[in-house]
Amino acid sequence: MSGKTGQGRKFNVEDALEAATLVFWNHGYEGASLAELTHAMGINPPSLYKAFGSKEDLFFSVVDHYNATHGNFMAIAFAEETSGLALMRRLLLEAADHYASASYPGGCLVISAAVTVTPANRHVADHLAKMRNDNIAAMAEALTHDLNARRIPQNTDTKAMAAFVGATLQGMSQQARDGATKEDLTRIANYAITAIGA
Amino acid sequence: MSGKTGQGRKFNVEDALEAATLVFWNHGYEGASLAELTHAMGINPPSLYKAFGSKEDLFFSVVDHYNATHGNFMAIAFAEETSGLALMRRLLLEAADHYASASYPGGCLVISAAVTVTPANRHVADHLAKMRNDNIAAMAEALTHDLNARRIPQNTDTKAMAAFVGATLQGMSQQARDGATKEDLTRIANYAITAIGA
DNA sequence: CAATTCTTGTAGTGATCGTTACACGTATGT
DNA sequence: ACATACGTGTAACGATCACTACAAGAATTG
Repeated sequence: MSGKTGQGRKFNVEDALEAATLVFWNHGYEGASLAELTHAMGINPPSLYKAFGSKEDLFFSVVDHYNATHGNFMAIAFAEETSGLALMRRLLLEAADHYASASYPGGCLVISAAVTVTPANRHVADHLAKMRNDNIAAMAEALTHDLNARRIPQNTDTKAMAAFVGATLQGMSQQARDGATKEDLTRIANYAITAIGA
Repeated sequence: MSGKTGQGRKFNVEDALEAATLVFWNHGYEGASLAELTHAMGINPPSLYKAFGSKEDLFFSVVDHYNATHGNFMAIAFAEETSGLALMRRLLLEAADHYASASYPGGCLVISAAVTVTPANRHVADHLAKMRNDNIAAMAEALTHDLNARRIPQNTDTKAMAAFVGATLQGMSQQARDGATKEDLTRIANYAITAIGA
C-alpha cells in the first residue's frame, strides 16, 4: 500500500506534533490559527494537511499526544494506584506540580483548550467534555473499589467524591493559567485531600 | 451636548445587552461572531457600534451587565454576610443553584467566556483572569476578618482557603457546562464546605 | 414647511480564517 | 537513465471575521 517511491517526508511527525501541542495548549483549539501552527511546526499548510488531515484531526492527534506525554501522569497514577483514595490524593498533588510548570503552558490542555467555541465547533468542545466526564467516571469507579473493599465509609457517595476531585482539578487548571504557583496549587490540593479524608 | 434632535434610538439598550450576554455566555468572547450577536440583539452592526463602541467594548459592558444581574448573587452575598466562613458556604451553595440553571447557559460567564484566546485578544482573557483573582482576594479578605475576630483557627491560611473555594467554584462552573445538575454541583459544594469547616 | 441632527439599513471594506490546486523537487523502481 | 510516485513550496481559493462609508429615514427645531 504505502509505496517506497517519492520524496519522503522531510519533517519529524512527533516533533511537529509536540510543537502543535504547545500552540493548542497556549491558545486553545480556535485560538490557534493555521498560520501560527504551521510556523511553530516548521512546515507549510499542504504538509500539515497531508500528514494530519485537517485542523480538527490535528487537534485530536495533539490531544492523544498530550495524554501520552505531558498529561500521562494521570494514566500512570490510574495504573499504579490500587486504592481509590490514594489515587485521588496522588492525582491532586501531581496535578499541582504539572499544571504550574514554568516551562509549559499552564493548566491542562483537555480542561482548557475548548471551553467556549463557535457553534460550528461545538462537537470539538463536546469531545473534550466527554473526556473530562469519562475521567471523573473512572475516578468514581476506583473509589467504588475502595467502597466494595470496605476501605472507605459505606455511605460514601463515590460519584460525588469523584466529581468533587474533578472540579478541584479543573479549578486548579484555571488558576494555574491565572498565575498560581505550584505552592498555591498544592495548598488547594491539600484542602481537597482533607475533604475526602485521603 | 446630547441634542434632542434626530431619529432617536430604535431599540432598548438593556434588552440588547441581555441578548448579547446570552450569546457571549454560550459561545465565549471569540466564539461569538458579530453576525450572531447582531441577530440575537435584533439590530444591525452600525447600531451596535454606535451604542457600544466595538465588540470588545460590548463584551465588557456585557460583563458588567452580567455581574449586575445573573451573577449578582456573589456581590449580594459579599455585602450581606459578616462571617467569612458563612460567606464561603453561601457562595458555594448558591453557585450550585445558579451555574446549573436550566433556562440559561451553564456556569459563570466570567469563568468561561475567555479561557483560551487568539494572541491578539490576550488582554481580554487577562482582564477576566484579574477579575477572578480579585474575587479570590476579596474572599481571602473576608476570611481574614474571621481570623482577626478569632472565629477560625489562628493558623488558617486564609489566602489558601480562598483559593481553594475559588478553585471549587471554577470547577463547578466547568462541570455545569459539561452537563452537571444542581444536585451534582451541590454535592461538590458540600465537600468543599466540609473541607473548610463552614 | 424647511433645516438640522441623529440613527438606521444596505452594502461593502481589508484582513484573516481553514483549505487546496498546481507545478516543482526529490526520492525510488526498473 | 528513464519513468513513476510522493511530499513540498507558492500562491491562491471562497468564506467569514470585525468593522464602517454612505445615503435614506425619522425625529426635533425654527
